[in-house]
Order: sequence, then C-alpha cells, then structure tokens
Amino acid sequence: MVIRTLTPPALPVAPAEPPLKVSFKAHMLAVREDAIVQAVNRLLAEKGFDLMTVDQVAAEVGIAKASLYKHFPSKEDLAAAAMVRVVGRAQAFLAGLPANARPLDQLKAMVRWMMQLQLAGEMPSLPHHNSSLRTTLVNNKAYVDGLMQVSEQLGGWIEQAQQDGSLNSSLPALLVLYTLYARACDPVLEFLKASGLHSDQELVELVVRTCFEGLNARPT
Amino acid sequence: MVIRTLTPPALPVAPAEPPLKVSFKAHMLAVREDAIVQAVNRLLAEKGFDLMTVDQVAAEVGIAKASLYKHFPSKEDLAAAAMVRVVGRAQAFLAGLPANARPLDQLKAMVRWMMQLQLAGEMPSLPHHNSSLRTTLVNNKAYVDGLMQVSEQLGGWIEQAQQDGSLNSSLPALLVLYTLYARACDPVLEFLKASGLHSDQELVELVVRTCFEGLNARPT
DNA sequence: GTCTATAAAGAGATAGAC
DNA sequence: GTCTATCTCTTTATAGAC
Repeated sequence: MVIRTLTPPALPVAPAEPPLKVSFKAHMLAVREDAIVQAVNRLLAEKGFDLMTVDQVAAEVGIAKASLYKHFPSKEDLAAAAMVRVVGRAQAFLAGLPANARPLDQLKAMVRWMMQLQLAGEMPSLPHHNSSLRTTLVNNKAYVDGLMQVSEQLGGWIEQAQQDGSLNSSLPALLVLYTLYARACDPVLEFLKASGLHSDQELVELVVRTCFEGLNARPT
Repeated sequence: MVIRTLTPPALPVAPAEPPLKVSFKAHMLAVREDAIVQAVNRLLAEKGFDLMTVDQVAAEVGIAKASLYKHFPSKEDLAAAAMVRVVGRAQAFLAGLPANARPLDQLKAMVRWMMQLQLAGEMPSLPHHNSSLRTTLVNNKAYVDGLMQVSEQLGGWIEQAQQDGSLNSSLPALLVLYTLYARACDPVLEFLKASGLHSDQELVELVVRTCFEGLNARPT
C-alpha cells in the first residue's frame, strides 16, 4: 500500500536495553528516564496533553521540575518520548504474534491490543490540533520510524486479507489502516464503559465486531 | 432504549427566532450573540477548546474581549453555547427528514450530516478530559435537553431498524448510538482527507460504508 | 454594552547554588 | 544532575470610564 516503499520488513524489533557494557551511572540514568516517560504516558492517558502539566509529571516522578528539563528539552519532547514508548510496545506486541496466523486475525489482535491499552489507561491521547506538538513528533526519528514500521506490517496484512477474501477489497487500504488506528482513541470505549453495562472484555469484543462486521445485519 | 424514558417524541423543534414582538435592541443583541457563537463554533472546529483563546474570539467577532464577558460569563459557557447551536442544527436537520423513510436510512442520513459538518469545519471539538467544561455542559439545560431529544429520536430509529432486520439486533442499542455519534469526531476523516486521494463526498460514503458494513468482506 | 487597561493566576522554562 | 527560587509569557477574567 501507499505507506510501504520497500519490501515487507522482517520486523526486527530494536532492543529496549542498550548493549552489554553500560556504566552504573548510565544505567541509573536510563532507569530514571524510563520512570519519567512512564509517568508522562500515564498522565497523557488520564488528562491529555493540554491538561497535563510538567509540574504534575515532576510530582509523579518525585523529582524537581528543573531536573526534568535536564532530561527532556520541552513538554512536547516529553510527550514524544511517551509516544516512542507506546510505538515500541506495539512493535514488541506485533513481534510476539504467531507468524502463521491469518492476516485478518493479526489485524484483529492488534486492534484488541490497542483498545485494551486504552481501557487500561495507558494509551496517551494527543490533541489533533496542536501544531508545535506535531512538529516535534514528525522530527522525532524514533517515533516516525517506529510508526512507519508498524504501518508497513499492518499494511501488508491488510493487502493479504483483501486478497484472501477476508477483508473487503473494494475499500482503499489506507482507509482500512486509519480505521484500525482510530480504535486506539475511540470515544465509544469510554462512553460505553461509563454506562457500566459491560465488562472491559465484552466492550472490546463488541467494538471489534462493529469495526469488522459493521452495524448492519448480516445477510443469512 | 435506555435513554428514552418517554414515548417517542414528535420532535417539535424550538424556533430559532423568538416570537413576534421583540424590541430593536433585543434583536440587535440576539444578532450580536449569534455572531459570537458562530465565531466560537468555527474556532472550536479549527483549534479545539484548549487552543482557542477568548482573545481570538473577540478578534474574530470584532469586539473587545470585555464585551464578550458581558454576554457569556466564561470560556466554558462560550463553548456550551456553540454546542447548543450545533444541537439545534441537528434537531432542525432531523425535523427536515422525510418521515416515511426507512429507519436505517434516517440513521445513515444523520451520520452523513455529522461528517459533512466536520469536513466543512463547523463541528466543534471539545476535549474529553476537561472536567470544568463537562460540568458547564451538563448544567446547561438547553444542551442537555436538545441532546436528549436527538438521542431519543435516533434511539427509536435504532430499535426499529433492529426489529425490521436492517440493523444487527444482537448489538446493544447504546453501542450503536455511540458508534454513530463517534462519526462526528472521527479522525479517519481528516487523516484520509489529508492524503488527497478522495473528494469530500467519496470520503463520507467510504466511512458510512465502513461504519455500517464493516471492514470484512461481505459473504456473497 | 463597549471600550482600554490591568489584575490574577497558571504554566513552561531557566538561573545558579550545591 | 538535582535542588530552590524565579523569570517570563500567556490567558482568563475584571475594573472602571464613557
């Protein structure tokens, strides 16, 4: 599809930990930064970018705000780091999927994973409109590369599923991809969760069904 | 369904203009306030609540910021007024639909209308997380009542469509309703529009199809 | 009701000591 | 690298004249 410019990738996932010889100091720094990014991730999921303050991040990590700025140069870069982390988790999840499953099932598994992440309060939510944030993101190579790799993987499955007849082949592949991505921030999840009528698991299955089968009655 | 506590309403739409005898001054005030709300509506669609500033609203209307606060007590109330306006337009649209159409087609028409509003840059977007804004909205009787009436109308059509076999009757009606509402802020529209591959009309039809028919291939 | 001018508070970012 | 204290700017909201 459009996004993939090369051949389908073998999905080598970058190791989360650096090589062998790391000094104790460097290790502590990595641990500290991971704690920061984790806090940012949680706060972004809870409040969104605009309502999250750097003071809150510092308080949650338990360090001074000025110390944060020694690690990350701006609030936007904090958010970008959280997005890099999420994309990395997505890559790890994809890498752990059974390689011999049907493409359609791979796609459904990915959608389920994204929705479970949202329900667990671990899916960062960024505003669509903030342009300085967008600039920071598109300039972040780790984020762009990671997202591209995920998109290439999903795009390959989409094309395969359209060829094997399990996905509607009259839909543009890009529409399918975006429709799947949109499940990561689907407001239906939180609204329906607020109704208290369904468990998280039921919710995920219901939304997966509406996404793939639609609202119409199936012809029998 | 859950939302409807009374019998299906006859959908009397409140007239936009007050009765007959209005003083010239009151008329001018109404016109001015309508200009304000219209500007807020546009800015909310373009930037979202958090990035919209009251100064921008004042500049767009062409009056001083302090004058705005003579009409509306807070930024949240400005946004609420814009939402009331949109709900009113939705009610007017619903009232203008042919009464004898199939319930499923009524629902599709409503979804199309919401998406066209978004593509036209006239659908205000509010953050899910802002609690002071939520408080202002739920305390706004015009907004709550209007939204309730729209929901009752749609809910009635959903139940009818499930009974006549055109909507999947194994899906909770509330899930269907929220899934339709979610089309009003569907990020797929803007992302796919940015690709430049489709006209607005094609885009709307594609998303309506994925919403009702799903991504799966239909059994032939 | 509209204006100019300003208050008041919040939040991103930094200075400088240790 | 971490801290306390502070700067600076933006933004909401208001005071007070007309």
